[in-house]
Amino acid sequence: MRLSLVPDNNRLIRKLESIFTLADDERQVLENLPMQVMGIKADQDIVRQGDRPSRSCLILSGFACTYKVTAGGKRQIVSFNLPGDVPDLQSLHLQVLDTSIGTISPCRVGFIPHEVLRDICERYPRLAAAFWRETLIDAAIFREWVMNVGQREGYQRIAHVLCELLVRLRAVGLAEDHACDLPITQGEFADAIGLTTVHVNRMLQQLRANGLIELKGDRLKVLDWDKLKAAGEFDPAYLHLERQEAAA
Amino acid sequence: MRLSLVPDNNRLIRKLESIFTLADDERQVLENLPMQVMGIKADQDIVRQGDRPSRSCLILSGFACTYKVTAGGKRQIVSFNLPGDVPDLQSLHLQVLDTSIGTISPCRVGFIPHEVLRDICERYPRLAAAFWRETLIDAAIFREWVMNVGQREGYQRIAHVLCELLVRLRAVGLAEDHACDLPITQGEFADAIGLTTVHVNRMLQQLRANGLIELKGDRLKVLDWDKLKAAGEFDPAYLHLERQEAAA
DNA sequence: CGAATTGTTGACATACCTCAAGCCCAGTGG
DNA sequence: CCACTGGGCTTGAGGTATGTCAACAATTCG
Repeated sequence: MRLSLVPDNNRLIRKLESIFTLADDERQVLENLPMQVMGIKADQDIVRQGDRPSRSCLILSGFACTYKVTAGGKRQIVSFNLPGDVPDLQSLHLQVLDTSIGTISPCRVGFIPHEVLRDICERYPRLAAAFWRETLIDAAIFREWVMNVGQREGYQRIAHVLCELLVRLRAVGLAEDHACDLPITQGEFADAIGLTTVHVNRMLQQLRANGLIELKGDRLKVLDWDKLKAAGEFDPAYLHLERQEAAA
Repeated sequence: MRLSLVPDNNRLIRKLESIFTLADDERQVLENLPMQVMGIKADQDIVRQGDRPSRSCLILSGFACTYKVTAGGKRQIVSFNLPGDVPDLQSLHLQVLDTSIGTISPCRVGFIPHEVLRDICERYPRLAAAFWRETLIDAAIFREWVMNVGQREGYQRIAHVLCELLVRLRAVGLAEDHACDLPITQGEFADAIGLTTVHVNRMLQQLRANGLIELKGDRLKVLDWDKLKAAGEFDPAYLHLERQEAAA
Protein backbone atom coordinates (compact mmCIF):
# COMPACT_ATOMS: atom_id res chain seq x y z
CA MET A 1 0.00 0.00 0.00
CA ARG A 2 1.52 3.31 -1.05
CA LEU A 3 0.45 6.90 -1.53
CA SER A 4 0.77 8.36 -4.94
CA LEU A 5 0.14 11.84 -6.21
CA VAL A 6 0.77 11.03 -9.85
CA PRO A 7 -1.33 7.94 -10.45
CA ASP A 8 -1.86 6.58 -13.91
CA ASN A 9 -5.56 7.12 -14.10
CA ASN A 10 -5.46 7.88 -17.78
CA ARG A 11 -8.26 5.42 -18.55
CA LEU A 12 -10.71 7.56 -16.64
CA ILE A 13 -9.43 10.74 -18.24
CA ARG A 14 -9.68 9.09 -21.62
CA LYS A 15 -13.29 8.16 -20.98
CA LEU A 16 -14.23 11.65 -19.87
CA GLU A 17 -12.40 13.26 -22.76
CA SER A 18 -14.31 11.18 -25.26
CA ILE A 19 -17.37 13.05 -24.02
CA PHE A 20 -16.18 16.64 -23.92
CA THR A 21 -12.94 18.56 -24.06
CA LEU A 22 -11.39 19.06 -20.64
CA ALA A 23 -10.13 22.50 -19.74
CA ASP A 24 -6.51 22.61 -18.63
CA ASP A 25 -7.33 23.05 -14.96
CA GLU A 26 -9.91 20.29 -15.05
CA ARG A 27 -7.48 17.89 -16.63
CA GLN A 28 -4.86 18.81 -14.10
CA VAL A 29 -7.21 18.11 -11.23
CA LEU A 30 -7.86 14.66 -12.62
CA GLU A 31 -4.22 13.95 -13.30
CA ASN A 32 -3.34 14.84 -9.75
CA LEU A 33 -6.23 13.07 -8.07
CA PRO A 34 -4.95 12.18 -4.63
CA MET A 35 -5.61 8.51 -4.08
CA GLN A 36 -4.29 5.59 -2.20
CA VAL A 37 -3.15 2.97 -4.68
CA MET A 38 -3.35 -0.68 -3.77
CA GLY A 39 -2.60 -3.94 -5.51
CA ILE A 40 -5.26 -6.55 -4.93
CA LYS A 41 -5.10 -10.25 -5.79
CA ALA A 42 -7.71 -12.01 -7.88
CA ASP A 43 -11.00 -13.04 -6.30
CA GLN A 44 -10.82 -10.63 -3.37
CA ASP A 45 -13.54 -8.26 -2.24
CA ILE A 46 -12.68 -4.60 -2.55
CA VAL A 47 -15.74 -3.43 -0.66
CA ARG A 48 -18.73 -5.31 0.72
CA GLN A 49 -22.47 -4.93 0.70
CA GLY A 50 -23.45 -3.12 3.89
CA ASP A 51 -20.23 -1.12 4.09
CA ARG A 52 -20.40 2.65 4.59
CA PRO A 53 -17.31 3.68 2.71
CA SER A 54 -15.74 7.11 3.00
CA ARG A 55 -13.94 6.81 -0.31
CA SER A 56 -14.58 5.49 -3.79
CA CYS A 57 -12.41 3.13 -5.75
CA LEU A 58 -11.06 3.70 -9.23
CA ILE A 59 -10.01 0.60 -11.14
CA LEU A 60 -6.57 1.36 -12.55
CA SER A 61 -5.85 -2.04 -14.05
CA GLY A 62 -7.39 -5.48 -14.03
CA PHE A 63 -10.97 -6.73 -14.09
CA ALA A 64 -13.45 -6.48 -11.23
CA CYS A 65 -17.17 -7.00 -10.86
CA THR A 66 -20.10 -5.67 -8.89
CA TYR A 67 -22.28 -8.40 -7.44
CA LYS A 68 -25.05 -9.24 -5.05
CA VAL A 69 -25.74 -12.45 -3.23
CA THR A 70 -29.14 -14.06 -2.86
CA ALA A 71 -30.46 -15.19 0.50
CA GLY A 72 -30.07 -18.67 -0.95
CA GLY A 73 -26.39 -17.99 -1.62
CA LYS A 74 -26.51 -17.52 -5.40
CA ARG A 75 -24.38 -14.76 -6.83
CA GLN A 76 -25.52 -12.28 -9.44
CA ILE A 77 -22.86 -10.20 -11.10
CA VAL A 78 -24.59 -6.98 -12.08
CA SER A 79 -21.66 -5.35 -13.81
CA PHE A 80 -18.11 -5.93 -14.95
CA ASN A 81 -15.75 -3.16 -13.87
CA LEU A 82 -12.94 -2.25 -16.23
CA PRO A 83 -9.97 0.08 -15.90
CA GLY A 84 -11.22 3.66 -15.74
CA ASP A 85 -14.40 2.68 -13.91
CA VAL A 86 -15.34 3.97 -10.47
CA PRO A 87 -17.81 1.25 -9.58
CA ASP A 88 -18.85 2.65 -6.21
CA LEU A 89 -19.00 6.32 -7.11
CA GLN A 90 -22.58 6.11 -5.93
CA SER A 91 -21.37 5.85 -2.33
CA LEU A 92 -20.74 9.57 -2.56
CA HIS A 93 -24.47 10.06 -2.05
CA LEU A 94 -25.75 6.69 -0.87
CA GLN A 95 -24.32 5.86 2.50
CA VAL A 96 -24.78 2.11 2.61
CA LEU A 97 -23.49 -0.07 -0.22
CA ASP A 98 -26.13 -2.36 -1.69
CA THR A 99 -23.58 -4.43 -3.60
CA SER A 100 -20.17 -5.91 -3.13
CA ILE A 101 -17.30 -5.27 -5.47
CA GLY A 102 -14.68 -7.92 -6.01
CA THR A 103 -11.70 -8.48 -8.26
CA ILE A 104 -11.78 -11.01 -11.06
CA SER A 105 -8.15 -10.74 -12.04
CA PRO A 106 -5.36 -9.10 -10.04
CA CYS A 107 -6.11 -5.37 -9.93
CA ARG A 108 -4.54 -2.07 -9.13
CA VAL A 109 -7.10 0.10 -7.41
CA GLY A 110 -6.99 3.75 -6.38
CA PHE A 111 -9.05 4.85 -3.40
CA ILE A 112 -10.24 8.45 -3.57
CA PRO A 113 -11.61 10.04 -0.38
CA HIS A 114 -15.13 11.33 -0.69
CA GLU A 115 -14.03 14.72 0.63
CA VAL A 116 -11.74 15.04 -2.34
CA LEU A 117 -14.53 14.19 -4.74
CA ARG A 118 -16.98 16.52 -3.04
CA ASP A 119 -14.43 19.29 -3.16
CA ILE A 120 -13.87 18.76 -6.87
CA CYS A 121 -17.61 18.72 -7.54
CA GLU A 122 -17.98 22.02 -5.77
CA ARG A 123 -15.13 23.71 -7.54
CA TYR A 124 -15.50 22.21 -11.01
CA PRO A 125 -19.17 21.96 -11.92
CA ARG A 126 -18.33 20.42 -15.28
CA LEU A 127 -16.48 17.62 -13.57
CA ALA A 128 -19.38 17.17 -11.18
CA ALA A 129 -21.64 16.77 -14.19
CA ALA A 130 -19.18 14.34 -15.74
CA PHE A 131 -19.16 12.20 -12.60
CA TRP A 132 -22.92 12.28 -12.40
CA ARG A 133 -22.99 11.27 -16.03
CA GLU A 134 -20.75 8.30 -15.32
CA THR A 135 -23.22 7.03 -12.74
CA LEU A 136 -26.03 7.52 -15.24
CA ILE A 137 -24.22 5.38 -17.77
CA ASP A 138 -23.82 2.69 -15.16
CA ALA A 139 -27.56 2.83 -14.66
CA ALA A 140 -28.12 2.55 -18.41
CA ILE A 141 -25.98 -0.57 -18.44
CA PHE A 142 -27.99 -2.06 -15.58
CA ARG A 143 -31.17 -1.42 -17.55
CA GLU A 144 -29.75 -3.23 -20.54
CA TRP A 145 -28.74 -6.11 -18.32
CA VAL A 146 -32.25 -6.41 -16.92
CA MET A 147 -33.40 -6.76 -20.50
CA ASN A 148 -30.63 -9.21 -21.29
CA VAL A 149 -31.44 -11.64 -18.50
CA GLY A 150 -35.16 -10.98 -18.66
CA GLN A 151 -35.90 -11.36 -22.35
CA ARG A 152 -33.07 -13.03 -24.20
CA GLU A 153 -32.11 -16.68 -24.42
CA GLY A 154 -28.79 -18.07 -23.36
CA TYR A 155 -27.13 -17.91 -26.73
CA GLN A 156 -28.09 -14.28 -27.18
CA ARG A 157 -27.15 -13.33 -23.65
CA ILE A 158 -23.54 -14.37 -23.95
CA ALA A 159 -23.22 -12.83 -27.36
CA HIS A 160 -24.52 -9.60 -25.88
CA VAL A 161 -22.13 -9.51 -22.93
CA LEU A 162 -19.19 -10.28 -25.17
CA CYS A 163 -20.15 -7.39 -27.43
CA GLU A 164 -20.47 -5.04 -24.50
CA LEU A 165 -17.13 -6.00 -23.04
CA LEU A 166 -15.32 -5.59 -26.33
CA VAL A 167 -16.81 -2.17 -27.00
CA ARG A 168 -16.16 -0.91 -23.49
CA LEU A 169 -12.59 -2.18 -23.53
CA ARG A 170 -12.06 -0.49 -26.85
CA ALA A 171 -13.31 2.78 -25.36
CA VAL A 172 -10.50 2.76 -22.82
CA GLY A 173 -7.85 1.55 -25.24
CA LEU A 174 -7.69 -2.01 -24.01
CA ALA A 175 -8.83 -3.83 -27.11
CA GLU A 176 -7.88 -4.03 -30.70
CA ASP A 177 -10.65 -3.82 -33.24
CA HIS A 178 -11.86 -7.36 -32.76
CA ALA A 179 -9.85 -8.93 -30.00
CA CYS A 180 -9.04 -8.36 -26.37
CA ASP A 181 -7.76 -9.96 -23.22
CA LEU A 182 -10.64 -11.30 -21.18
CA PRO A 183 -9.70 -13.02 -17.93
CA ILE A 184 -13.30 -13.95 -17.17
CA THR A 185 -14.14 -17.50 -16.30
CA GLN A 186 -17.19 -19.34 -17.59
CA GLY A 187 -18.53 -19.51 -14.06
CA GLU A 188 -18.31 -15.74 -13.83
CA PHE A 189 -20.12 -15.33 -17.12
CA ALA A 190 -22.75 -17.67 -15.74
CA ASP A 191 -23.28 -15.48 -12.68
CA ALA A 192 -23.48 -12.43 -14.91
CA ILE A 193 -26.15 -13.67 -17.29
CA GLY A 194 -28.18 -15.84 -14.98
CA LEU A 195 -27.28 -19.24 -16.38
CA THR A 196 -25.32 -22.18 -15.05
CA THR A 197 -21.72 -22.66 -15.96
CA VAL A 198 -22.67 -25.82 -17.84
CA HIS A 199 -25.05 -23.97 -20.04
CA VAL A 200 -22.65 -21.11 -20.61
CA ASN A 201 -20.17 -23.65 -21.81
CA ARG A 202 -22.61 -25.07 -24.30
CA MET A 203 -23.61 -21.68 -25.62
CA LEU A 204 -19.98 -20.67 -26.04
CA GLN A 205 -19.36 -23.79 -28.01
CA GLN A 206 -22.24 -22.91 -30.22
CA LEU A 207 -20.81 -19.43 -30.80
CA ARG A 208 -17.50 -21.05 -31.71
CA ALA A 209 -19.11 -23.65 -33.92
CA ASN A 210 -20.97 -20.91 -35.77
CA GLY A 211 -17.68 -19.16 -36.40
CA LEU A 212 -18.52 -16.03 -34.44
CA ILE A 213 -15.75 -16.10 -31.87
CA GLU A 214 -12.57 -17.70 -30.72
CA LEU A 215 -12.24 -17.81 -26.94
CA LYS A 216 -9.29 -19.55 -25.43
CA GLY A 217 -7.65 -18.91 -22.11
CA ASP A 218 -7.80 -15.18 -21.43
CA ARG A 219 -8.09 -14.18 -25.05
CA LEU A 220 -11.19 -13.31 -27.04
CA LYS A 221 -11.12 -12.96 -30.80
CA VAL A 222 -14.25 -11.96 -32.59
CA LEU A 223 -14.24 -13.62 -35.98
CA ASP A 224 -17.52 -12.20 -37.25
CA TRP A 225 -18.49 -8.99 -35.51
CA ASP A 226 -21.65 -8.43 -37.49
CA LYS A 227 -22.98 -11.86 -36.73
CA LEU A 228 -22.03 -11.56 -33.07
CA LYS A 229 -23.82 -8.23 -32.80
CA ALA A 230 -26.84 -9.69 -34.50
CA ALA A 231 -26.80 -12.76 -32.28
CA GLY A 232 -26.78 -10.60 -29.16
CA GLU A 233 -29.10 -7.95 -30.59
CA PHE A 234 -26.35 -5.59 -29.55
CA ASP A 235 -26.85 -1.88 -30.09
CA PRO A 236 -24.17 0.16 -28.31
CA ALA A 237 -26.43 3.20 -27.91
CA TYR A 238 -27.04 2.40 -24.25
CA LEU A 239 -23.33 2.80 -23.50
CA HIS A 240 -23.62 6.49 -24.40
CA LEU A 241 -20.12 6.62 -25.81
CA GLU A 242 -20.87 9.19 -28.47
CA ARG A 243 -19.59 12.70 -28.13
CA GLN A 244 -21.98 15.33 -26.75
CA GLU A 245 -23.28 17.14 -29.81
CA ALA A 246 -24.89 20.51 -29.66
CA ALA A 247 -28.52 19.92 -28.78
CA ALA A 248 -30.90 20.10 -31.72
CA MET B 1 -52.36 20.92 -21.85
CA ARG B 2 -52.03 23.80 -19.42
CA LEU B 3 -49.28 25.74 -17.70
CA SER B 4 -49.17 25.70 -13.94
CA LEU B 5 -46.94 27.47 -11.50
CA VAL B 6 -48.33 25.78 -8.41
CA PRO B 7 -48.32 22.12 -9.28
CA ASP B 8 -49.00 19.49 -6.67
CA ASN B 9 -45.65 17.82 -6.71
CA ASN B 10 -45.78 17.02 -3.03
CA ARG B 11 -44.85 13.38 -3.61
CA LEU B 12 -41.43 14.40 -4.83
CA ILE B 13 -40.97 16.84 -1.97
CA ARG B 14 -42.04 14.16 0.45
CA LYS B 15 -39.46 11.76 -0.92
CA LEU B 16 -36.67 14.31 -0.72
CA GLU B 17 -37.68 15.38 2.78
CA SER B 18 -37.50 11.84 4.03
CA ILE B 19 -33.78 12.05 3.27
CA PHE B 20 -32.83 15.42 4.68
CA THR B 21 -34.51 18.55 5.94
CA LEU B 22 -35.15 21.06 3.20
CA ALA B 23 -34.26 24.68 3.85
CA ASP B 24 -37.07 27.15 3.31
CA ASP B 25 -35.72 28.47 0.05
CA GLU B 26 -35.07 24.96 -1.26
CA ARG B 27 -38.56 23.86 -0.45
CA GLN B 28 -39.96 26.95 -2.10
CA VAL B 29 -38.03 26.27 -5.26
CA LEU B 30 -39.51 22.80 -5.40
CA GLU B 31 -43.01 23.97 -4.63
CA ASN B 32 -42.83 26.48 -7.44
CA LEU B 33 -41.18 24.24 -9.99
CA PRO B 34 -42.30 25.60 -13.34
CA MET B 35 -43.66 22.72 -15.33
CA GLN B 36 -46.10 21.95 -18.03
CA VAL B 37 -48.76 19.65 -16.64
CA MET B 38 -50.43 17.16 -18.91
CA GLY B 39 -53.01 14.46 -18.48
CA ILE B 40 -52.13 11.27 -20.32
CA LYS B 41 -54.34 8.27 -20.95
CA ALA B 42 -53.39 4.75 -20.01
CA ASP B 43 -51.00 2.82 -22.27
CA GLN B 44 -49.51 5.86 -23.98
CA ASP B 45 -45.84 6.59 -24.42
CA ILE B 46 -44.63 9.69 -22.62
CA VAL B 47 -41.22 9.64 -24.26
CA ARG B 48 -39.58 7.18 -26.60
CA GLN B 49 -36.25 5.43 -26.89
CA GLY B 50 -34.08 7.48 -29.21
CA ASP B 51 -35.65 10.78 -28.25
CA ARG B 52 -33.43 13.71 -27.28
CA PRO B 53 -35.69 15.42 -24.78
CA SER B 54 -35.11 18.95 -23.55
CA ARG B 55 -37.17 18.39 -20.43
CA SER B 56 -37.77 15.73 -17.83
CA CYS B 57 -41.07 14.37 -16.68
CA LEU B 58 -42.32 14.18 -13.13
CA ILE B 59 -45.09 11.70 -12.46
CA LEU B 60 -47.72 13.57 -10.47
CA SER B 61 -50.31 10.83 -10.32
CA GLY B 62 -50.87 7.42 -11.84
CA PHE B 63 -48.58 4.54 -12.70
CA ALA B 64 -46.03 4.50 -15.50
CA CYS B 65 -43.17 2.25 -16.48
CA THR B 66 -39.78 2.44 -18.12
CA TYR B 67 -39.24 -0.22 -20.75
CA LYS B 68 -37.10 -1.42 -23.60
CA VAL B 69 -38.05 -3.50 -26.59
CA THR B 70 -36.03 -6.39 -27.95
CA ALA B 71 -35.13 -6.65 -31.61
CA GLY B 72 -37.51 -9.60 -31.58
CA GLY B 73 -40.28 -7.35 -30.28
CA LYS B 74 -40.40 -8.54 -26.68
CA ARG B 75 -40.85 -5.88 -24.04
CA GLN B 76 -38.88 -5.65 -20.81
CA ILE B 77 -40.18 -3.30 -18.18
CA VAL B 78 -37.12 -2.20 -16.24
CA SER B 79 -38.90 -0.07 -13.69
CA PHE B 80 -42.31 0.97 -12.44
CA ASN B 81 -42.65 4.73 -12.08
CA LEU B 82 -44.77 6.02 -9.24
CA PRO B 83 -45.97 9.49 -8.29
CA GLY B 84 -42.99 11.55 -7.21
CA ASP B 85 -40.64 9.82 -9.63
CA VAL B 86 -38.76 11.61 -12.39
CA PRO B 87 -38.05 8.59 -14.55
CA ASP B 88 -36.03 10.38 -17.20
CA LEU B 89 -34.04 12.69 -14.98
CA GLN B 90 -31.02 11.07 -16.59
CA SER B 91 -31.74 12.90 -19.82
CA LEU B 92 -30.31 15.95 -18.10
CA HIS B 93 -26.86 14.51 -18.82
CA LEU B 94 -27.46 11.75 -21.36
CA GLN B 95 -28.69 13.19 -24.59
CA VAL B 96 -30.31 10.17 -26.19
CA LEU B 97 -32.88 8.14 -24.29
CA ASP B 98 -32.10 4.44 -24.14
CA THR B 99 -35.57 3.53 -22.89
CA SER B 100 -39.16 4.44 -23.50
CA ILE B 101 -41.48 5.57 -20.75
CA GLY B 102 -45.15 4.78 -20.99
CA THR B 103 -48.20 5.09 -18.80
CA ILE B 104 -49.84 2.07 -17.21
CA SER B 105 -52.85 3.86 -15.81
CA PRO B 106 -54.04 7.37 -16.67
CA CYS B 107 -51.39 9.79 -15.41
CA ARG B 108 -50.84 13.42 -14.69
CA VAL B 109 -47.33 14.32 -15.71
CA GLY B 110 -45.33 17.50 -15.22
CA PHE B 111 -42.68 18.38 -17.78
CA ILE B 112 -39.78 20.38 -16.37
CA PRO B 113 -37.42 22.05 -18.83
CA HIS B 114 -33.79 21.01 -18.48
CA GLU B 115 -32.74 24.65 -18.24
CA VAL B 116 -34.85 24.98 -15.13
CA LEU B 117 -33.27 21.90 -13.59
CA ARG B 118 -29.77 22.98 -14.53
CA ASP B 119 -30.40 26.37 -13.05
CA ILE B 120 -31.60 24.86 -9.78
CA CYS B 121 -28.59 22.55 -9.64
CA GLU B 122 -26.29 25.50 -10.03
CA ARG B 123 -27.97 27.62 -7.41
CA TYR B 124 -28.91 24.97 -4.87
CA PRO B 125 -26.07 22.44 -4.56
CA ARG B 126 -27.98 20.44 -2.00
CA LEU B 127 -30.85 20.00 -4.41
CA ALA B 128 -28.37 19.03 -7.11
CA ALA B 129 -27.06 16.36 -4.78
CA ALA B 130 -30.60 15.26 -4.01
CA PHE B 131 -31.40 14.87 -7.72
CA TRP B 132 -28.19 12.99 -8.30
CA ARG B 133 -29.11 10.80 -5.38
CA GLU B 134 -32.49 10.05 -6.92
CA THR B 135 -30.82 8.78 -10.07
CA LEU B 136 -28.50 6.67 -7.92
CA ILE B 137 -31.46 5.06 -6.20
CA ASP B 138 -32.93 4.27 -9.60
CA ALA B 139 -29.67 2.54 -10.43
CA ALA B 140 -29.81 0.59 -7.18
CA ILE B 141 -33.27 -0.61 -8.11
CA PHE B 142 -32.06 -1.71 -11.53
CA ARG B 143 -29.31 -3.70 -9.87
CA GLU B 144 -31.81 -5.45 -7.67
CA TRP B 145 -33.93 -6.21 -10.69
CA VAL B 146 -31.00 -7.78 -12.50
CA MET B 147 -30.66 -10.05 -9.50
CA ASN B 148 -34.38 -10.69 -9.40
CA VAL B 149 -34.68 -11.87 -12.97
CA GLY B 150 -31.24 -13.46 -13.02
CA GLN B 151 -31.28 -15.56 -9.89
CA ARG B 152 -34.76 -15.99 -8.52
CA GLU B 153 -37.56 -18.31 -9.58
CA GLY B 154 -40.92 -17.13 -10.73
CA TYR B 155 -42.65 -17.41 -7.39
CA GLN B 156 -39.95 -15.39 -5.67
CA ARG B 157 -39.80 -12.81 -8.42
CA ILE B 158 -43.40 -11.76 -8.12
CA ALA B 159 -43.24 -11.75 -4.36
CA HIS B 160 -40.24 -9.46 -4.64
CA VAL B 161 -41.83 -6.98 -7.00
CA LEU B 162 -44.97 -6.82 -4.92
CA CYS B 163 -42.88 -6.06 -1.84
CA GLU B 164 -41.00 -3.33 -3.65
CA LEU B 165 -44.13 -1.69 -4.95
CA LEU B 166 -45.82 -1.67 -1.58
CA VAL B 167 -42.80 -0.18 0.18
CA ARG B 168 -42.26 2.46 -2.46
CA LEU B 169 -45.90 3.42 -2.49
CA ARG B 170 -45.84 3.70 1.27
CA ALA B 171 -42.86 6.04 1.01
CA VAL B 172 -44.92 8.52 -0.98
CA GLY B 173 -48.04 8.11 1.07
CA LEU B 174 -49.97 6.01 -1.40
CA ALA B 175 -50.37 2.84 0.59
CA GLU B 176 -51.69 1.82 3.92
CA ASP B 177 -49.55 -0.52 5.96
CA HIS B 178 -50.41 -3.63 4.02
CA ALA B 179 -52.59 -2.65 1.14
CA CYS B 180 -52.52 -0.39 -1.86
CA ASP B 181 -54.06 0.33 -5.22
CA LEU B 182 -52.15 -1.44 -7.94
CA PRO B 183 -53.46 -0.95 -11.46
CA ILE B 184 -50.88 -3.30 -12.95
CA THR B 185 -52.00 -6.07 -15.22
CA GLN B 186 -50.60 -9.59 -15.13
CA GLY B 187 -49.15 -9.08 -18.57
CA GLU B 188 -47.27 -6.06 -17.29
CA PHE B 189 -45.94 -8.00 -14.34
CA ALA B 190 -44.84 -10.63 -16.81
CA ASP B 191 -42.85 -8.09 -18.83
CA ALA B 192 -41.31 -6.79 -15.64
CA ILE B 193 -40.05 -10.06 -14.24
CA GLY B 194 -39.24 -11.91 -17.43
CA LEU B 195 -41.99 -14.50 -17.37
CA THR B 196 -45.04 -15.14 -19.50
CA THR B 197 -48.41 -13.90 -18.46
CA VAL B 198 -49.58 -17.47 -18.07
CA HIS B 199 -46.85 -18.25 -15.61
CA VAL B 200 -47.39 -15.03 -13.71
CA ASN B 201 -50.97 -16.03 -13.32
CA ARG B 202 -50.00 -19.39 -11.86
CA MET B 203 -47.50 -17.91 -9.45
CA LEU B 204 -50.01 -15.35 -8.25
CA GLN B 205 -52.48 -18.10 -7.59
CA GLN B 206 -49.86 -19.87 -5.56
CA LEU B 207 -49.24 -16.72 -3.53
CA ARG B 208 -52.97 -16.49 -2.93
CA ALA B 209 -53.28 -20.17 -2.10
CA ASN B 210 -50.49 -19.84 0.43
CA GLY B 211 -52.36 -17.01 2.07
CA LEU B 212 -49.73 -14.35 1.40
CA ILE B 213 -51.78 -11.92 -0.64
CA GLU B 214 -55.14 -10.96 -1.94
CA LEU B 215 -55.02 -9.41 -5.39
CA LYS B 216 -58.22 -8.51 -7.13
CA GLY B 217 -58.83 -5.86 -9.69
CA ASP B 218 -56.62 -2.90 -8.89
CA ARG B 219 -56.29 -3.69 -5.23
CA LEU B 220 -53.47 -5.50 -3.43
CA LYS B 221 -53.81 -6.64 0.15
CA VAL B 222 -50.86 -8.29 1.80
CA LEU B 223 -52.19 -10.84 4.26
CA ASP B 224 -48.85 -12.03 5.58
CA TRP B 225 -46.11 -9.48 5.12
CA ASP B 226 -43.39 -11.53 6.77
CA LYS B 227 -44.04 -14.52 4.58
CA LEU B 228 -44.22 -12.38 1.46
CA LYS B 229 -40.92 -10.73 2.31
CA ALA B 230 -39.38 -14.12 2.95
CA ALA B 231 -40.79 -15.54 -0.28
CA GLY B 232 -39.28 -12.71 -2.28
CA GLU B 233 -36.10 -12.52 -0.23
CA PHE B 234 -37.00 -8.88 0.06
CA ASP B 235 -34.63 -6.57 1.93
CA PRO B 236 -35.56 -2.91 1.41
CA ALA B 237 -31.99 -1.70 1.97
CA TYR B 238 -31.49 -1.21 -1.78
CA LEU B 239 -34.27 1.38 -1.86
CA HIS B 240 -32.16 3.63 0.35
CA LEU B 241 -35.17 5.08 2.10
CA GLU B 242 -33.48 5.58 5.44
CA ARG B 243 -32.62 9.03 6.60
CA GLN B 244 -29.07 10.26 6.05
CA GLU B 245 -27.38 9.82 9.41
CA ALA B 246 -24.24 11.64 10.35
CA ALA B 247 -21.38 9.62 8.88
CA ALA B 248 -19.60 7.42 11.39
C1' DC C 1 -75.68 -4.48 -24.21
C1' DG C 2 -71.79 -5.94 -27.02
C1' DA C 3 -66.70 -5.77 -27.63
C1' DA C 4 -62.38 -5.80 -25.96
C1' DT C 5 -59.22 -6.58 -22.60
C1' DT C 6 -57.73 -9.32 -18.75
C1' DG C 7 -57.64 -13.46 -16.15
C1' DT C 8 -57.76 -18.69 -15.92
C1' DT C 9 -57.04 -23.45 -17.25
C1' DG C 10 -55.15 -27.58 -19.75
C1' DA C 11 -51.99 -30.21 -22.68
C1' DC C 12 -47.75 -30.34 -24.55
C1' DA C 13 -42.91 -28.61 -25.82
C1' DT C 14 -38.33 -27.03 -24.56
C1' DA C 15 -34.61 -24.28 -22.65
C1' DC C 16 -32.19 -24.71 -19.00
C1' DC C 17 -30.81 -27.07 -14.57
C1' DT C 18 -28.77 -30.84 -11.78
C1' DC C 19 -25.71 -34.24 -10.92
C1' DA C 20 -21.81 -36.58 -12.01
C1' DA C 21 -17.83 -37.92 -14.32
C1' DG C 22 -13.75 -37.12 -16.95
C1' DC C 23 -10.37 -33.94 -19.16
C1' DC C 24 -7.05 -30.34 -19.67
C1' DC C 25 -3.74 -27.30 -18.04
C1' DA C 26 -0.91 -24.34 -14.88
C1' DG C 27 1.27 -24.22 -10.70
C1' DT C 28 3.66 -26.40 -6.89
C1' DG C 29 6.46 -29.24 -4.27
C1' DG C 30 9.33 -33.15 -3.80
C1' DC D 1 11.84 -33.22 -13.98
C1' DC D 2 7.94 -35.48 -12.76
C1' DA D 3 3.85 -36.42 -9.96
C1' DC D 4 0.35 -34.33 -7.93
C1' DT D 5 -3.24 -31.04 -7.19
C1' DG D 6 -6.87 -27.96 -8.11
C1' DG D 7 -9.36 -24.98 -10.92
C1' DG D 8 -11.54 -24.48 -14.97
C1' DC D 9 -13.57 -26.71 -19.07
C1' DT D 10 -16.31 -30.38 -21.40
C1' DT D 11 -19.65 -33.99 -21.95
C1' DG D 12 -23.77 -36.99 -20.98
C1' DA D 13 -28.25 -38.40 -19.04
C1' DG D 14 -32.23 -37.25 -16.94
C1' DG D 15 -35.38 -33.77 -14.43
C1' DT D 16 -38.04 -29.38 -13.95
C1' DA D 17 -39.39 -24.66 -14.38
C1' DT D 18 -41.16 -22.18 -17.68
C1' DG D 19 -42.86 -21.35 -22.50
C1' DT D 20 -46.38 -22.08 -26.25
C1' DC D 21 -50.75 -22.62 -28.00
C1' DA D 22 -55.43 -22.53 -27.59
C1' DA D 23 -59.76 -22.22 -25.58
C1' DC D 24 -62.83 -20.18 -22.38
C1' DA D 25 -64.47 -17.27 -18.30
C1' DA D 26 -64.63 -12.95 -16.04
C1' DT D 27 -64.24 -8.04 -16.16
C1' DT D 28 -64.24 -3.60 -17.76
C1' DC D 29 -65.78 -0.08 -20.76
C1' DG D 30 -67.91 2.37 -24.31
